[in-house]
Amino acid sequence: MDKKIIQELINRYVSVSFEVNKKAASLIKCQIGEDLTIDQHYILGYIQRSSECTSTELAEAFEVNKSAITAIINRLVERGIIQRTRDENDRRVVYLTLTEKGKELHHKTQEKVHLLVESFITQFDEKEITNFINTYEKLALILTNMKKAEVGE
Amino acid sequence: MDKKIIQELINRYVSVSFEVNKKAASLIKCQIGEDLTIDQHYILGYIQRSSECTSTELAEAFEVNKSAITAIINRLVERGIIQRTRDENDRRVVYLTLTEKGKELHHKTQEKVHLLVESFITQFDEKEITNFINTYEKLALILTNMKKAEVGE
DNA sequence: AAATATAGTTAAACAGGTGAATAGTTTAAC
DNA sequence: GTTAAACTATTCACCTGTTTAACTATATTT
Repeated sequence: MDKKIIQELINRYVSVSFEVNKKAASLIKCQIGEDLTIDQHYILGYIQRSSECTSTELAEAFEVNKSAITAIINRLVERGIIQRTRDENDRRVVYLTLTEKGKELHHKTQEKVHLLVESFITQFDEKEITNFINTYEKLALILTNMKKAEVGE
Repeated sequence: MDKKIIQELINRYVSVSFEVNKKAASLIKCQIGEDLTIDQHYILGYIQRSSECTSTELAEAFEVNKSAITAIINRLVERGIIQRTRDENDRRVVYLTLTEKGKELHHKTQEKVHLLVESFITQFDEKEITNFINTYEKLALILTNMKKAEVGE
């Protein structure tokens, strides 16, 4: 690729990804801000999808230290949204699950986020948005490999 | 578009955007974390590109309250990275500029971010990444309009 | 049995965020 | 020309999320 073209693509990528992130976060917050923060929403989603979720697993998935997870979980436990259960075989590990209240709350916020994403995805034609998401997923893969390479060094 | 296809696209979009954001933020932090936070880096970039930058302008661009900007600016002023200058005609407004030290620091972090983005962008063929960024920019436009519509309501 | 590793928590410190109150400075209205 | 309204920026109290280091408790290795 031509150097100039690459430089231009980099600049465009940096500014557009910044802009989309800010705008999307702001719109999501408008929708669910009274119930959950964005991070809390994603944490609940992860716990619900995972069968036996632990702090360590969350810390790896969200790429933060375990103590950051502890803090988030504490707030959600205090609000009666998730619960901790010790593993009887290995008493070090603690499984995290959503309470009934937590499930209802997450279902509600999930739906709002879904509708929001739907409202902009449907403004593209199918081919374009499918190509976009395909490339986006390739990018995710590339970043994962870069991350691994960095840790492996 | 078929409803099922839409649902699938939404799910893929939500998870891939989450993943890319986390991974990218984590990689950028590895590169510049000792000098600046990611937000600080973006703030400096914005100030440098803008001719007469004010708190209000930053607050709008970053979609946060002005008091959040004041806090960030205070930390950067304390470190001698940016400086405040009052407008002589309208003494309410304060212009923000980078000090020499700030310019050097931002140049350094800017370069690192650039190299990082280059290292993954060049793994795509030109046509694919150009299409991707084009659609990404359309998305930014759509989100901006949604934001406006929401505020206008 | 002792050393090592693992899972999770705690505490102090910091960055970033909100919302309400405030200070100071225009601008508009009367 | 004074008063009221609007605007720019800041401060304060409080919240969320993050890191690092120290610590508790339990398993595993040697």
